[in-house]
Amino acid sequence: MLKLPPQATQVGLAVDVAAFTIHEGVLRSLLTLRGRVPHAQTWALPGGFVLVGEELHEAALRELRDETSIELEPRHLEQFFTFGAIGRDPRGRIVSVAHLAVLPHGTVPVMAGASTLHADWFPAHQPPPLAFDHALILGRAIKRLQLRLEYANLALDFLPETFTLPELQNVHEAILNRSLDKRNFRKRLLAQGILTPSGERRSGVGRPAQLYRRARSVRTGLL
Amino acid sequence: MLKLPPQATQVGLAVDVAAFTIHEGVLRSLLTLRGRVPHAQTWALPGGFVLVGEELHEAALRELRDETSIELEPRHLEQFFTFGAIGRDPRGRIVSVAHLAVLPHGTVPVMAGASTLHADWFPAHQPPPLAFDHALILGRAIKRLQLRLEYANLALDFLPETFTLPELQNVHEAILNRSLDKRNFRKRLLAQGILTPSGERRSGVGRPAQLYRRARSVRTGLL
DNA sequence: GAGTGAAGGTGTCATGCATACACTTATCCA
DNA sequence: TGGATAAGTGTATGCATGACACCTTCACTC
Repeated sequence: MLKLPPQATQVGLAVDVAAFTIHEGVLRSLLTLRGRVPHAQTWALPGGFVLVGEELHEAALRELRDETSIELEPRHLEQFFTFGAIGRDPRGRIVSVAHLAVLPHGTVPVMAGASTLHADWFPAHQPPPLAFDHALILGRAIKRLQLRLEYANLALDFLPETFTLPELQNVHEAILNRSLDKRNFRKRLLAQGILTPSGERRSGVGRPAQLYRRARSVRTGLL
Repeated sequence: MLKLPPQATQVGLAVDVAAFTIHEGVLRSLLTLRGRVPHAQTWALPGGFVLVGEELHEAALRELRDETSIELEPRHLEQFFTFGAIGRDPRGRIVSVAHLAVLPHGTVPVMAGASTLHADWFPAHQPPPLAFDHALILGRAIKRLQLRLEYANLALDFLPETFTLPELQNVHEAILNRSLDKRNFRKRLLAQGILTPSGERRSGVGRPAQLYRRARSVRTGLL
């Protein structure tokens, strides 16, 4: 057991995960419908208590797995803020270390876990009412995501291995929640030298698009 | 008491403060010499346990006050990362919410508090050996400080109400740990429109310098 | 096989911002 | 009055950004 000064706070330590993906062109956030009090029947970010002997990021990955059956690679996870206000949880002093997660393409299907009734994706910019202070957490997560977009190659993490430039632009637009100029976007991204044409093209409706993949040297993930 | 799932971790909740000032042209970090085990006789960041019913930022301000007799305004404090690795504290699972603090001009004198033997300023880029994982915390704090410099008017918080442009440049150089071009610096800062000449000048050795103050509308502090 | 619909792809100009770079001016003091 | 010291000043260049409109390629259908 811990030997601490008598007036020191013993707190419950939790993690929450704001996990994002892009689906049908809109930024979506992963939410679970709580099955237990407090806030039963309310949507919330995946999360829960850190177990004894468990690192913070491990707890975040485990909760994501248990509550939504999503297996995330550690490099797509980043701690971004700790919420510890006194009244934030009716059960007592619970501090939550909030994490940002980026879900690469293909991780969309989710299932509910033991303690949750459902898990599903919601438009991140217009979420339903959320439990605890999770609306605040989600808002901050989106801001952080937008910041990261600027100086990381974050958008690539949302896409499969090969992708077209319009698809990449859609990712940026979904995260920033505004539209971008096609020509300027292409100019900027191609100038960064992080994309290499794969030579292939993708056909659909309209003119086929050139496929790209990330260049050799491009670091990926949130860290 | 907390009613939590049985396997949930009860942890000690602490705060640490990486507090910076500029003195003699170098960025300095505030350290305390620990009087108690663990790590007695070792320098460490000011910090300690959060008390029952105390908010995180209040705890940070209190520890700073108790250990170094420095009274800091809340807006000069910003939470920046939470350190919770399992082995970081030999007493058990202790999670520390680290804060960044900017000490405005004139706050330099410090005294030791009850649980500390000394408190003093050390060059932030070359600190002495530190207790716990505080070297890691300090390093991350400096990086955050440098990031903030870019898009906040953070440097003004290190200076008194009126100051000269060379003084402001010194603050930037101390934080970035490199020298800057005088003409470009002046151009950039004056173009931002955040400075207004006070009309006065300051004499010393060499040509007297124009004194400036922050413009009316300039938001200050870390938030 | 010609026409239409749908999406991909392309170039230029203006503006602002960062960078590199060297000499003059004001004051103090011996 | 001359020397030491620090403040102050301007220009040219390259680069990134933002605004803006038309052409190309393919699939499908008639």
